[in-house]
Amino acid sequence: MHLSYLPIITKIRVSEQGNIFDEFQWRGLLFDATAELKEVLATQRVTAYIGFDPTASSLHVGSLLPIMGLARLQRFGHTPIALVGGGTGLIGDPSGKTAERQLLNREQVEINLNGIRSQLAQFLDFDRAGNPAQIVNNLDWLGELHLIDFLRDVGKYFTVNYMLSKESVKRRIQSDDGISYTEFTYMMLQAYDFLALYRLNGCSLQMGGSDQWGNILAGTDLIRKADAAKAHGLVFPLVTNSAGTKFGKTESGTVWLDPERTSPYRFYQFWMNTDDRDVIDYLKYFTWLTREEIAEFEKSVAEDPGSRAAQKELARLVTAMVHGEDAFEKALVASKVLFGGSLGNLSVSDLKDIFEDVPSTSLSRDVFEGAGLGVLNLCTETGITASNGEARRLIRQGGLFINSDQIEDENAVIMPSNLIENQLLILRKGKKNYHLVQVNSEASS
RNA sequence: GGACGGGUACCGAAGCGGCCAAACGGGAUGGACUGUAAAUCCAUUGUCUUUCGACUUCGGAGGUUCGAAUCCUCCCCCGUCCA
Repeated sequence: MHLSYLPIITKIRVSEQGNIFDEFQWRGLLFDATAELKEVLATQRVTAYIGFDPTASSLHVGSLLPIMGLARLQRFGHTPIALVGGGTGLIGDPSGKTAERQLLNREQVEINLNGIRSQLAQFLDFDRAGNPAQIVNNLDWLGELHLIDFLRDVGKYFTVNYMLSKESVKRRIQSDDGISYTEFTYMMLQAYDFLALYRLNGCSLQMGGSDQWGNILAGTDLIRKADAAKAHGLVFPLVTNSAGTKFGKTESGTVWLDPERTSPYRFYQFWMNTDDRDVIDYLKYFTWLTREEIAEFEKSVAEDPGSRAAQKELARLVTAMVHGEDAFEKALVASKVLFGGSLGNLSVSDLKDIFEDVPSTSLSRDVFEGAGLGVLNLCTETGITASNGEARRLIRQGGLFINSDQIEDENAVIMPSNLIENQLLILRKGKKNYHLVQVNSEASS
């Protein structure tokens, strides 16, 4: 997808010194780990994997933490494997879910898989001498697994008692919706993945989000029982924010890594809006900044929070890492213009450029001819509000701006003469939500 | 298959013949204050029109009634226990 941007990621620091375990620890990435892991990581080069389920065609910012985990591991000389769950994705992981999930069909999983695979590829180095990264698909082994073999070779190592004691299962059993046999089995499949990778690649460490702890231990247990070998697990904390809402969600939904789904501008804005209380943690989690550099920002947040230096740096680094330096520059310029004051003396081409990533709608010029287009219609037409009633409310409360003029009359009409150079309208809802309307001479929306 | 409990707006959850477009909480949106932050406060939160009003909603389909989210019948779905 953005393979051309790879250099940005790698040029920052090519190789790291020291122990990845300590690195994880100071960054606050170590939520839990199996007992001997610290020792093992200090003395051996290991192969480790993280699984990514193809529940959507793109990863989102929440996945960034584990992805960076793999990348960090690689820089410390260990071998990362990103596993995409072509097989497990067909089943559905009950971990962290309070209700049974809708099964995805095979075509969708396939589509999702391809999207995710290319995103993962951005972050890993497949040519690194000594410890090149790999991406594998568990459908390769799960797809061929026969039920009888599975029950004999894998199922025999799991007591139902053991499975019932797992948090993910326990919670669902206590809930009103229960858990299907299908999802109940998920844990065994993931455990089998670990075993398969252990056998195929000598992979002895699985990492993941803290909700994966139970599944990961199921894997290390299976490896111990089936192959009498020692495997390890490490889980990252759940990324939280101090406002108590779910990390990675904004008013406009999930923040995806796919620029088609979440524009670089919005992506940049997401990080820019990080709470003061979270920003230092996020710098540790999501950037390659060193301990010393982060300490500087910590000081800055304490002494001069208004400048938001830490947020700016976080947004800059993460946006550039995911979308590339150019996309970051554009997002920055757009943000400066939008939050900097007047749009006054910018040309249409400037505006179009700035607004490239801002949500936009195309309307035909015809709708403005004659009596003009009512602002209420304009709002619903562009999707800035869901209904005329909502548009009315917005105007009444003084939250609608067109071309930086506040609209006070809900019956106001937009005439062709209101268009900027005959082709643009800039809508703003509240303080932060911009929407561009491009007016075409012929094509209707 | 049997017994019981349950399915209400974005979510949770009241309502159990009219005073119900449906309490309350959360979330969300707008505003004030700020730093594009947090906290706090105010407003809004079915659709259309906004002044009255009209229309569509309480798992689905019918029915009783002047009138139903509330009563009846059948059906679908979920849970718990029993087989």
